[in-house]
Amino acid sequence: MRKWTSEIGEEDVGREVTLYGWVHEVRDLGGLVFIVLRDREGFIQVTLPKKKVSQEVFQIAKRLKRESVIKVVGVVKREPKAPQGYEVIPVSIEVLNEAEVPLPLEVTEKVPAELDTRLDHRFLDLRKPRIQAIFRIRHQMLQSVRAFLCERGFIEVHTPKIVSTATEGGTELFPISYFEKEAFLNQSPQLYKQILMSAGFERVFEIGPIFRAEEHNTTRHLNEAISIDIEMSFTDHNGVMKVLENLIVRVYEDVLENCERYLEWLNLKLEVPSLPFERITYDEVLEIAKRRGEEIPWGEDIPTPALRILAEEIGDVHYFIVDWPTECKPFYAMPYEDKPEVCKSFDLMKGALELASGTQRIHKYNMLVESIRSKGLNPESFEFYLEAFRYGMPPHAGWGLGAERFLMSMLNLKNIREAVLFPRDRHRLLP
RNA sequence: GCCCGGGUGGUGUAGCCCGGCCCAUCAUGCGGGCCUGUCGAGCCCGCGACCCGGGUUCAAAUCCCGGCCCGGGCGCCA
Repeated sequence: MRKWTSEIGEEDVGREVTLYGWVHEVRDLGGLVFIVLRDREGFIQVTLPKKKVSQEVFQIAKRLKRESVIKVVGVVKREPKAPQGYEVIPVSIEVLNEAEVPLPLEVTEKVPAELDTRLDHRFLDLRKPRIQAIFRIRHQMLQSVRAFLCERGFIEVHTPKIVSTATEGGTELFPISYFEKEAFLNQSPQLYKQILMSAGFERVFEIGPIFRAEEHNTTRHLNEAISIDIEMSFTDHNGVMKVLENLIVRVYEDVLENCERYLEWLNLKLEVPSLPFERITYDEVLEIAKRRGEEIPWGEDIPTPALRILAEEIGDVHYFIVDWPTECKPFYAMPYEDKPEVCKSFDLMKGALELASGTQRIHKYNMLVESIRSKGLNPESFEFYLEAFRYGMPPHAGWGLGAERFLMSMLNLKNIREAVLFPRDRHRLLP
């Protein structure tokens, strides 16, 4: 019966097991050959003392090429000298598929490879346990997000990724041809999840791709990313901020509990952030920046250098920047009644990295039309969206959290591309 | 998009500033050999590279121009 390397234990001693995997390394000492077999769960040492295995198997072992796929049937032996405490003495070794040489990069990581080289040969790069761990934790992150939101009555939905026109304005869209019409890849589920509030779902979430045609070239931007979005009726920005901070904590807790091995592969110590996250107002951010010699005119977005200063002051922790100027947030952001130049909005930060942003939304039709106009956009092109506001739209709020940014910040990845299997950036369309 | 830095064997690098001593360094890898407890195995022998095009010069990996590609920073954003 097939076992994963991680499953080999005391109960297997003296028994025959079947292992499938890749030849990670071969160490040939002449009369003694060690094969390090790797599968998705880890490693096991396959040991061939010349006099204790058949000559046929011994010769196969000596000729193995790294990264070939093999099937090993053998007897488990308790062995303190073996790295895992157990080793397998093979009865047979079958080469299921021989790998070519030389390899485009080293899975053993004896020699580092540049990110670009790694991404060109991503399938090989992903064989490294350290890299594999990122995606095992990503899986846990998404599982936790789903569980957390479902427990709170959120309904998972999918909104269209092919859209007819301008969503929020601002960012560049990828144009595509949709039969005889012009269409675009959606930059965000924003408008649709709001329509679903009018549809009466009250709480929805979506985990799906977003597309941005920005020609940015940084370590924290992608042209295709996964966005974790929620929208919630009968609440305000404070309500959804609470959901967000609790969600973040939940993911950290679950990863800590269920991904111990992968955190080890990454050599990472994770600390669950404490609640509640600090709330800092936009005005306070400007003051801190000013004190450090970085003057930002009120009403402008906070530039990256100022965010770095902020991170130095506050630390590499989670915090919210709240109460942004209405002018630097999208048209759907709800202004404060008594101070309309400021809106009920927030960004969730970790250090200098923006993880999420959200707002209470404008739910009144006339106010929304006016807001769209004030941003220089044409309400007519939003008719499909605006109609939902005329026949009973509840007050609502929501946010969007970048899945890759979240993962990147949690695992301390230096480049967001590390958090994606096959990243799409300004220049990369393959693989 | 703007600014800066860079492209040397399969991989990662040294050399470039100050042209010749470079038919190019080191490691890993690959091929071969020795070796019964390796675990970054060790030892011996061998293999393999200056991004492309043009220019300067007696002489270019090295200097200049153009192109392509890559990295970082910024803007913008999640």
